[in-house]
Amino acid sequence: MKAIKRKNSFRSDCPISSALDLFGDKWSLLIIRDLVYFGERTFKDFSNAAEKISSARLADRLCKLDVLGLIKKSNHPTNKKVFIYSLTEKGLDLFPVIAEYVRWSNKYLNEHINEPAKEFAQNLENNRDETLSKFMNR
Amino acid sequence: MKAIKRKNSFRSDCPISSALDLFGDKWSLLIIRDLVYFGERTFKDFSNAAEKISSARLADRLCKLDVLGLIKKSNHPTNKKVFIYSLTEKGLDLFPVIAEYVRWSNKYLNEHINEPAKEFAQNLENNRDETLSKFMNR
DNA sequence: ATCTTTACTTCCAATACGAAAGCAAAGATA
DNA sequence: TATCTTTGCTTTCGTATTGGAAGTAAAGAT
Repeated sequence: MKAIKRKNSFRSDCPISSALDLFGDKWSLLIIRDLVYFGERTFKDFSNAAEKISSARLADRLCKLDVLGLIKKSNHPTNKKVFIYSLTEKGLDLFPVIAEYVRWSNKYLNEHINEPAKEFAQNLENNRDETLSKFMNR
Repeated sequence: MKAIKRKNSFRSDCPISSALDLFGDKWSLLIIRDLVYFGERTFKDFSNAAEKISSARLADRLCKLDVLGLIKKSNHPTNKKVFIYSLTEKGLDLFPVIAEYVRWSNKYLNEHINEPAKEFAQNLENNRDETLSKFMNR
């Protein structure tokens, strides 16, 4: 329930380093990714993602992202032991960052990445604005 | 001269996690940032950046980025003890990723970031394509 | 009444990191 | 030519972060 303490000072007033100071770890953007793609996720859903985050790390990251206001936690409508995580606007607005990672990886890591991602990258290449808004307006 | 070993397997075939597996640490993108902005940098130049990377970490990251083909190392024209680092096309092509971090931070971390970055974010907002190509075509 | 599932927490060994000091080679200075 | 300084690292070491396995409490299912 509590994220382990982080030194909460920014390394500088650079927007890139500050963003990395907040969610520049190996997991945060993948949690955002799942939420962009699926809309809502439970703790277990995240645990089942291909990258196999440990439950300790997942709990910690969900807490941090919640504190940062990038995601929000709500109750399941019928099951009291399940919680639903979803994106805030602030979190959803990281989607363009994610999209650029996809574009880059599609270009330089092509043989390592899955088909759906390649299709998405192609759509991005063809019509960036439309592809982005398709995900961001829903 | 040698980067400490990294497990060189990707966590999954997701383009985002793969990109993060390669340069998803706290420093790599900041090195790329400096190179996008200044074109060329020496070890000492990087050391002098506001974020104060330690020399051990810097040496390690420069090596990794070189191995990944994101940057290249060359000799100084007259001074034999100085090396010049610059971006490859593959590295420069991370600029759109960086630009999206800037856009996001400008929107949500506004009070923490410096003026030049705000101006850049404004330009991006007004005319993304032109602003990007201004940096990428030179 | 008992078994299972969910969302965590706890613990610990391995890894990564930051800060400081050290170092060799090249260049500058006297 | 001898010494001082600069540059680009490497080494060391204490601390922080991470991954993996196991444990737990509460809720739900059987």
